[in-house]
Amino acid sequence: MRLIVARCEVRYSGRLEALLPEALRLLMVKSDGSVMVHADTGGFKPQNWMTPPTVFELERGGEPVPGEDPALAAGRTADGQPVDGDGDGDRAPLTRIVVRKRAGSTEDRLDIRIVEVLSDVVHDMGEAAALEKSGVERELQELLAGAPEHCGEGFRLVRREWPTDIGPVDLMCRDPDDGWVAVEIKRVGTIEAVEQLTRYLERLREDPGMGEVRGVLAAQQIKPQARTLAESRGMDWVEVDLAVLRGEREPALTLFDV
Amino acid sequence: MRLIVARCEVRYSGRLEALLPEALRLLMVKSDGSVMVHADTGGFKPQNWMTPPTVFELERGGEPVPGEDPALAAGRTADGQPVDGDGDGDRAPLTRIVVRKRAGSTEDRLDIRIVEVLSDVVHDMGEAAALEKSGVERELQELLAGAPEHCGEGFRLVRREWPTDIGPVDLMCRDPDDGWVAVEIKRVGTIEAVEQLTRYLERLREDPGMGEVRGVLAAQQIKPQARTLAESRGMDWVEVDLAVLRGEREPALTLFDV
DNA sequence: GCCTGCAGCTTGTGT
DNA sequence: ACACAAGGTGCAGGC
Repeated sequence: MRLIVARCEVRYSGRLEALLPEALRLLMVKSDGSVMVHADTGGFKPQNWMTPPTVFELERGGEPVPGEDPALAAGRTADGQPVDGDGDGDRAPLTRIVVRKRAGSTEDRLDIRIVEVLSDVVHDMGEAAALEKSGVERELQELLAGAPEHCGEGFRLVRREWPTDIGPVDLMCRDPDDGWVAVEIKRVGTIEAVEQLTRYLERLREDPGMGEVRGVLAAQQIKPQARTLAESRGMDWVEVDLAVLRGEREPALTLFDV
Repeated sequence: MRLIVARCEVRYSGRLEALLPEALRLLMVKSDGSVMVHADTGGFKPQNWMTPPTVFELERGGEPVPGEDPALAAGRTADGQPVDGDGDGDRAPLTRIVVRKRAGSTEDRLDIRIVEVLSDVVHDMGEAAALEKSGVERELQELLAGAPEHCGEGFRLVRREWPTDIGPVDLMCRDPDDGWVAVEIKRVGTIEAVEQLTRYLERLREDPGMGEVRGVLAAQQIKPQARTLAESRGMDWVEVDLAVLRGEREPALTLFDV
């Protein structure tokens, strides 16, 4: 994420035309290409913004700088350090950022004319923060945390959101033999979910204190391709019934209830 | 504006319960008391937030710090400088920020548990200039009010925002035969817009003094399904060109200009 | 202050 | 890709 505090004028053209007169603002550029222009007041909403996918054009000292992409700067700059070229380095100061986006027949365009850069820093935040769960997935996790035996016979919960450096494992459990089990929870279990669980297991198995770790994919619905892939990688999978977890229905009945 | 980059876990409780697992995030605190928690993906929307008015509670080194208000820090810290207490100063590191807000009978609460502060700076941005924008439904309505013939041949405006007990009709006009016409204006005409116009017409036709009332949906863009539904209900629809309304382009040209 | 309707809504979910 | 529905909607304008 790149954070630029600058005196700037911003023009948006697309669905409508908008002009922000010159003032001090925060320009936030996320690594997914999002751009937000925030004032120090005005609450929740940015004064201007652009959602991905975006294309950037930069100018330094009034001259175009091809190839410099603010959204990718995080990978090329020391973490938390000022970006070279904020006016006190050997490069010309940043004078313009144009953010463009294809929007059907027309084009959305955010034109940021920068008068003065007060700060320009980049932070590499990793990917862990990106994983946020939908309402159903979250409820599933809560219910399964309270009844981990639905993920596997005799499972006991050790911790929800077990942290790893590539993101949190939904549930970390122990099986009846005290073996570790990583449980990945999804509303719909796809191949992508199996891949995710695979990455977690790789990571966890590198920890010598953990030794063998089993993997279980738990979801309301698991696609046939995901079942096959999980089995071929030695993982278990289980389809869970939300109504049963909520105690609204008897587990046995579901066998004949579909 | 205070910008804190920190490894943190965030809990929200209010309308719902939400947990953001421990990860690196940006905490943005505006001087109006707004708080936003951003990951470096996920576009426009913060992962968590609180709109003003808010009350803050801070902890440093696990101990409460009464009286320190992040939203007001901008007035008490040198511009662009790190806030004292980020771990390398003489104060204990920031370990927790609780943002509270009265919300009716219950309370909204954002609980940010901070594991590590990577950066903590304050910028005084002064007063931000207001946004100037045009092109929204408002402008469409103004332009069409000034040139109602774009809604239908020979239309004369009777009044904008014609009041009914289920809401105002955007434009009420008379056609060349002095028949009433209700015009609903949207930027994008969807089925929902047709439904809305339908409700207005139902209401207006109950008025014996009005008699027959035609309906016209006018929008910059009208979805195919909306066109079909409008036609099947005997309403007219018209796509209007903002450039033409503004007089920037010749109406006739648009017939061949698409 | 409450309420209503718009928003460059944004975002998810199903078709 | 597109239509639909919900949002911790946020936000402004009218009463």
